[in-house]
Amino acid sequence: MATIKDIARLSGYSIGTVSRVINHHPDVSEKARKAIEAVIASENYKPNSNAVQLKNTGYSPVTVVVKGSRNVFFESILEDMQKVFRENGEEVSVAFLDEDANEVEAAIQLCVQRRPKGLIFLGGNLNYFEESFGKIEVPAVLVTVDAEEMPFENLSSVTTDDTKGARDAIEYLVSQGHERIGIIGGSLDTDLGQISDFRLSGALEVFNRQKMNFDLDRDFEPSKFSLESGYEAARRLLKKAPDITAIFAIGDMIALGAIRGIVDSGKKVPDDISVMGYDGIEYTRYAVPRIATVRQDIHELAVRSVEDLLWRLSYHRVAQHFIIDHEIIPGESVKNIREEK
Amino acid sequence: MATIKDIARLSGYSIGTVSRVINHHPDVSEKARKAIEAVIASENYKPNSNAVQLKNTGYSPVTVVVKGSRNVFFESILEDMQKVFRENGEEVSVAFLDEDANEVEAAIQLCVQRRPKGLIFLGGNLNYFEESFGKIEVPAVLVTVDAEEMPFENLSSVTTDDTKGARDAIEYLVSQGHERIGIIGGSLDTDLGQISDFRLSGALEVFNRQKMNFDLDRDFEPSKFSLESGYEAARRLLKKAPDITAIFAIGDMIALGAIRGIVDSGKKVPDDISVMGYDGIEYTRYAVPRIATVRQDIHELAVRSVEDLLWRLSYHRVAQHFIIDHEIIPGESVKNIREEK
DNA sequence: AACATTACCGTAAACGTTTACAGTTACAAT
DNA sequence: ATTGTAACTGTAAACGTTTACGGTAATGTT
Repeated sequence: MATIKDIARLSGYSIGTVSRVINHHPDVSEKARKAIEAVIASENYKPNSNAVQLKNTGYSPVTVVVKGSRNVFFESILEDMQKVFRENGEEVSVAFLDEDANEVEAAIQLCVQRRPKGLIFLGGNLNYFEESFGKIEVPAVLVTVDAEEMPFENLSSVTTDDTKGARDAIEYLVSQGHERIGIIGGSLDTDLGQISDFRLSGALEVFNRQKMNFDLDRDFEPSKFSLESGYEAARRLLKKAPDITAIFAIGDMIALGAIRGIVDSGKKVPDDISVMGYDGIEYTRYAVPRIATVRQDIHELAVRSVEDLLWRLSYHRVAQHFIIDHEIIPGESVKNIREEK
Repeated sequence: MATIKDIARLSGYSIGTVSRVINHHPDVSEKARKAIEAVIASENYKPNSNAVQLKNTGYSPVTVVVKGSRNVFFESILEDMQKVFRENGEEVSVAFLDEDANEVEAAIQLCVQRRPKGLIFLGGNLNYFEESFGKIEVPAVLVTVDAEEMPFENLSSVTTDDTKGARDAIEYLVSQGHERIGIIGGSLDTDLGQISDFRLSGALEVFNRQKMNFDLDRDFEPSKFSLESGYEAARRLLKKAPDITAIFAIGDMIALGAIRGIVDSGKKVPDDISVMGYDGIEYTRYAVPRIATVRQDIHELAVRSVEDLLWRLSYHRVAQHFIIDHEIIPGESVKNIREEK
């Protein structure tokens, strides 16, 4: 593997000049640049990034911290992010965490060890951020949870308005004539801090506002963002609240699991029970029945967050908070039962 | 951020001794070890991995090259792999590639730039390996495609027997009374080199052996490993070959897309058309109908490949080729039509 | 002709590690 | 007391870069 020394030797210039060519510094003659570039090309030379990072800043590439098993949702985000990083000549590394890990503590560990120059959190719990994000010094972006209220100068966020999205979802179900609606997802034993909490609270808002018949103990089942969890929750929910006509699952994976749970309970979707999801993963458009959902612009989520981070890295811009639009996608999984009555 | 120098200063020992403690070298007194470990703990010190890698070998962590958008299948593999790496104190980075990228050329680029100490290919095309893998010097593992026939000393492979899996799948369909079977997936214009080719050829074997009525032009549709592609292919296939009673989709994502395509063509699964998938992704167990598939032990695939690489890295073991078992999983998506006749 | 300026280039230190080597002790054996 | 040995520890070079600094040659200015 060629090093900068080889390039220097082969081109007849010093490593200093070679380095200047690589980094597009001005003080290089046209002649030298041409010659050195030729050697670089012919040797297929690329700077060793360990050395570059060690020298430059002591910092490694940006790390994306992926939390939770909402992977089917995140997987395409990751690809999009990679693409943007690559376009800007940046590398990325990825760290996967359990859904119930403390992502901030994990990131702190990661920082002392690898000194990433930036962090992107894919999913996260605001409570953990509140507790310990102060220890993190590098620029970071929290994706999918709004950090506007957090007092951190180095933390941007890119999210959709989950509370509103959930409100919209419930309102959509109501507009289709549903009055007894069950909810699957999230849990009640944490403070408001994660995506699931916001969605849940958005839904509850509508119930309260419209004075609808909704009892948390009866009409709600906690669930993780997984098929299995959605399946189990749906079965339990149907036992507890047999009169509901619709279920709002706060994630598409939950919705998919729930549909199977409903079927296994001997009911039909959407004839007996309508199901509404959240996230807008690709499969909702191919499922039988197609699943009504709250679609987030995943691509936009990815691009915004990476671009924000890169800008802040390069130009020391200040952290910002973006809200990406969402959109209610009707689907066969929700039946309009208004006219029936 | 503390460096080894700080630890040396704070503990009163030299950086040499500190380094020896970190790396568990023998020549250190119990007293020094205790003292230094105490300082390391109190400072929350971790060696800067750029420096370590630069010094040690010039090599960065193992990189996983993920090819193609069979992500729903790969996503859980990635997590499992990360886990094993982490258990062994190793880092990983991930590179995502398009389904039609040349993963070997991409890896070569990656090698000159980042000098990973090892590579794991998640998916790949043997033809590319044949052409250019010779240029890669680090130990590598090819996951999901058998590289037994390749003449490379530094390339292990961990796969299931895709040809046999496809044979088993077709035989299963036949055992359920299907005689006119269509196939979706892969393409015919490449040499035998990728997973899809092997599955396709396995299926064709059975047709030939059993002298079944199968015409490539009529009963086969190429497809990528994606929902959309599977959807389109199914629609085209049903037009061309309206008399088939079953479809073998060479990937579960394709199968899921195909089912929607079948439904949109006005037919029912499995009453009119049975569908069999391949891969065994989690969702096949929750879909309505549950999808019959060829299940691969994804966890085993992940663990084997990482462990093989780590062993070879540590003990200079020779490359090996593992075949992981597969298993036919019956499902509601395949109807037994034998008794009908 | 003398000097200043410009344009370019090389040198060497530094980033945070690891490790071969050399050095220092302490202690046992003579 | 001297020497040998074992057990430990410090020193310094090296990994592949970047960059401040200083140097040189060419050109411009007086």
